[in-house]
Amino acid sequence: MPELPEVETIACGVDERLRGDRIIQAWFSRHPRLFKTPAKNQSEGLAGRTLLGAHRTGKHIVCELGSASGPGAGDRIRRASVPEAQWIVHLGMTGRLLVTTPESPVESHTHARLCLASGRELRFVDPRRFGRLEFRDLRREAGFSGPGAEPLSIGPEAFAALFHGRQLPIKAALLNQTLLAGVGNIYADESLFHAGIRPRRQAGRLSRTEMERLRLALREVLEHAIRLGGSSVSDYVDANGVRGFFQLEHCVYRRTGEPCRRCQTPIRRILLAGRGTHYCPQCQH
DNA sequence: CATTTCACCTGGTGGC
DNA sequence: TGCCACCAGGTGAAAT
Repeated sequence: MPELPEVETIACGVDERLRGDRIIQAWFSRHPRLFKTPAKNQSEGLAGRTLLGAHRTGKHIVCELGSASGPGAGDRIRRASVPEAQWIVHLGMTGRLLVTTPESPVESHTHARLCLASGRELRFVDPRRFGRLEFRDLRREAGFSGPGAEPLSIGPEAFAALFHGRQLPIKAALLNQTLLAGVGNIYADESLFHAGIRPRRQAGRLSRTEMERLRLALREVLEHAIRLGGSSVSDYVDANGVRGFFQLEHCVYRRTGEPCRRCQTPIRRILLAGRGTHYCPQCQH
């Protein structure tokens, strides 16, 4: 479900609402594939820790956690401000993070329930179970960082270098998380439309001008989508249960046969890299 | 190594 | 209403 703008919205929501709260205990479902760190280790690792903050890296939500010392520890305030662990959430295709209370009915496909000192509960719900949950003890392992570049901050040279010499279609390159982190199917199609580039063009054969058009289009599309709270294609909601509105601005994604917003030509759909791919045959070359 | 395909899952939609 | 085929915001392993 979620790409960079949706993940950014959710991570910010979690940060604003839960920063400073403490995890009393954590419960997890019994679907081992969901857990990059075994569920038992996650429960033990999370219990008692303060949530110092949450942010996004690529499509991952990273929760920074303080020490697990109990409320009686004398130096807990100083120590609590230094991250000692991380809880890393990837939402996969259908994952959601919800802030609720223990009393609110537990939906089916709920895989994590974090009971918080404030009396609230943070839940992870994921019907298709493509999501991943991971715990890192920073005293024993490095903090999370994906290999891909951040599309919002990458400069012209580095962006062009990503695609140099590559023969795969530009859309496949945009989706490759080890090149750029956070771009998914919606924003790949939308940014290629705004840059006027066909999705099947070979990545390494784009002109310098086209590369720069694409870099700027990608950044503008992502920033615009973040301002609108992301795209709600089916049931996506942020941590407050609020839907995004960027789907109203989609120019090509899931608009097969509908008139292009710029030239009225019907939007075309093809299959590329196994994904539905949408473009305007008139505006994109 | 670079690139493509497919399995992993459940649920919604639309045709018959 | 039921059944079925097809589609879906993502990845990572296996095949080519």
